[in-house]
Amino acid sequence: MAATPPILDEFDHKLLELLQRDADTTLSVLGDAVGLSASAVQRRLTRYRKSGLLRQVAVLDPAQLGNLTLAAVLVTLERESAKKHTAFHARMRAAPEVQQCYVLAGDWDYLVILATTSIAHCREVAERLFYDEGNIKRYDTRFVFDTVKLGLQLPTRPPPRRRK
Amino acid sequence: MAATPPILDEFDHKLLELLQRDADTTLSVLGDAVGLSASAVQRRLTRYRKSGLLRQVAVLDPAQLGNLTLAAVLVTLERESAKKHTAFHARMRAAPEVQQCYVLAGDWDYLVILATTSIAHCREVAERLFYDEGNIKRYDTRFVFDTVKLGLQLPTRPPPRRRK
DNA sequence: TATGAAATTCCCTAAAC
DNA sequence: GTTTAGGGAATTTCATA
Repeated sequence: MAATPPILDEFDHKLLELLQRDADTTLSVLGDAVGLSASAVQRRLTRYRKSGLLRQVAVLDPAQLGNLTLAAVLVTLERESAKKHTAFHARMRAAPEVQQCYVLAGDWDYLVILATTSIAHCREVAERLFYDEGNIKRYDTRFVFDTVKLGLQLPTRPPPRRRK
Repeated sequence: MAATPPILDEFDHKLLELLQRDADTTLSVLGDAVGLSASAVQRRLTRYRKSGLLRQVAVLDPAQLGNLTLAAVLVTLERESAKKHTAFHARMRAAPEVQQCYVLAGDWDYLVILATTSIAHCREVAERLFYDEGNIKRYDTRFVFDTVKLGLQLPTRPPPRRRK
């Protein structure tokens, strides 16, 4: 069961926006920014973390890592039971080379972002994940030449109305 | 100019792997995990941060946010000068709805991940980013039904050899 | 129930070695 | 690289609206 959808107030929206940009900000700085005491901010962060809404991760700069091969892979499964999809999901989540995996609308079932250390490594992983398993109908690998922007920032509320 | 590529030792690889999974780990816990004192770990983290290799961000769970519309957009520009691409890059980096933007090999120039609050919002953003500008040849929007896996974990070294 | 301020604990940071 | 010492931040307690 999914946790009950949290109701976010104005403080939450602002805090989550700031944290998504820099998770190192101190509680007192966050408090000053949103107009709350450090204690109040701390309690909210604890709540986010306990509910699983928020986690903190380190993001590396791909440009500073040698031997990095990124690829976007489009995947379509054979028409099968939902069981097969569940197994596919588990496989994606378990593979360390799978950065992201999305269920898509349209003629491709999945978009998978792979992070590997070489083209050979990428091929090996793709064959293991998308070929050896019998229920994949087709997959298409698009190599990434360059990363223009990298983040996971999500909007927590509708954008402000813009004048026409 | 890019910074000179850092040479990473075994400690660095382990630390970066741990931090990409949980950036909240304390210095002493990290030290215990890799066999180093907390101070030594602290100096390394400072080095990563100063070089721009590492930054810390909060990641939100998309499943817990109402009104979230994710989309993968494939984009191809008109055959134009590199200038146009530079302008496109700047536009992608400046737009808060653009989560990620990759330069692709193949028949599509770019893959753009959009995070918006509704289909209407997504359409508005896509038209602003990919339609109003004259140098876009075509773009194809694939809506995301579900997020199976979400992260930005990168490998910092080749994988261990696996037995056949 | 959530707040802000004070007290405590713990961690980060910068020394010295 | 380690150990040490000091300041600062995170966390808890408590009184309050």
